[in-house]
Amino acid sequence: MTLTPPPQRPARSAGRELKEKGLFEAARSVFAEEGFKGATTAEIARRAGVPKANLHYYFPTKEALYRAVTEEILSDWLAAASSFDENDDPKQAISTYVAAKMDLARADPLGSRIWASEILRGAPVIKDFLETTLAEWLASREAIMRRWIAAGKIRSLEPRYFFYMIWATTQHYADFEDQIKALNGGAPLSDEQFQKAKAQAIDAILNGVMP
Amino acid sequence: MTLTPPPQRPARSAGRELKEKGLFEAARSVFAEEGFKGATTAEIARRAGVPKANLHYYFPTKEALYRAVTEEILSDWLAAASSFDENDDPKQAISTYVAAKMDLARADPLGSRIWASEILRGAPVIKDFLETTLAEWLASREAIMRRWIAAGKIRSLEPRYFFYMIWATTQHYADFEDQIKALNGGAPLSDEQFQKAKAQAIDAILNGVMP
DNA sequence: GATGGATTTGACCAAGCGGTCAATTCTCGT
DNA sequence: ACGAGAATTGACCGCTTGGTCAAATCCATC
Repeated sequence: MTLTPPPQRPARSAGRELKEKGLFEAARSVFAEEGFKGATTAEIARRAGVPKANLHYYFPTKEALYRAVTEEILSDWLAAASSFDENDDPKQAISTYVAAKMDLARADPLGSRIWASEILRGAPVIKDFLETTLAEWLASREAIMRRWIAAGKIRSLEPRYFFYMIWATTQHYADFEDQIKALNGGAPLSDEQFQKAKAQAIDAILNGVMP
Repeated sequence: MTLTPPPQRPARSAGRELKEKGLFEAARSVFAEEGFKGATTAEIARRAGVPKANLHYYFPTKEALYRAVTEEILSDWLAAASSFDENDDPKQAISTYVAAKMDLARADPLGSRIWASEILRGAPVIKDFLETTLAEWLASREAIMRRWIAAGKIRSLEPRYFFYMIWATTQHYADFEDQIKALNGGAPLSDEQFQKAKAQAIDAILNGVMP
């Protein structure tokens, strides 16, 4: 999550961690709103309440800060993905996974938006992750689903397009939040509305795959 | 699609149209890759093969060019949306609409990406469209779906979250094309793969809603 | 309270940005 | 062939950008 801190000194002071965290969160919000190119170090420093030169003391370059932010996002993504494995029953595994992805989109919309923005610009930073870790995750879960298909537990389909639908639907609530807001009279989805959307997403996805 | 050209002269020469088109297409590709803020007029001019000063002769500002690009995208979106109305049978209407959206994502991924990037940055330019035209379109189609629900033709659900799933799933193939490519061994989906994905999307969405 | 590294910050810089402008060239009706 | 408006473009401008730097300050240890 954090890269090597500027100089030596293995033991990190509490004050340092705090300041890094402040810059880190400010960077998340600016990157999510403006994308990598659109984000400015001046704006990140302003939101963190420190002079710009101080930002460059903790993170040598804008890209180093961006990489630190993306690393955390990938780690959160994998954590949510693990919920798919905790169940052997397709109905349970799928609904748990979709629920976890919906909750992640609700809890950390910024992370989802930074991911989306990174893909839109050609994924220069996370391309390696996509081609290795994510591809392996997908391949192994495709294998699981093919076993379910062979056992007649779910309908016959191409697993990867099924996952694309799950990712698209769940992340939509984070990435297109401003559009959803505009279509909801200007207000974000209330907790009740979101719970309804979540239940319906689980339901629709399950009905699309169960025999 | 095009704003008022620089000076007077109501009749437009063919050469002018051609050059505007070149700049317009170059702008689409740069805006799709870099977003509004990240795009530079110099890069747009470079791809169009004209000096930067010439770009500003045809489009006074970067924002004017961006607005011209977005207007065409909204018009394409509405054209695809009209396919929902040409059928009174839910199964036909929904599958036709999903097919149209999938085809649009395939034929014009740049448009979808510019839309996504515009939403991510808070939709400053198309907010008005979202709150008026799109909201009205959604409201009227929600009414249609509620009638289908009342008639027992489709399952009971909240229509707007159903549309979100359709938009998310179909646009995913344009917006996340680079991720899909990375998960496909580095190659974009072939026509056969895409047809399979399209058929499966229609199938899954239909199965999620039919009784 | 002296020392030395960690931290802070205003001032600064080269590069890139959107946009302007005046000088030039092209085009076409007469 | 010539005049006038359309189109072209190199040079330029003020501003913002990511990043640097040296001087100042803080602070734990002795």
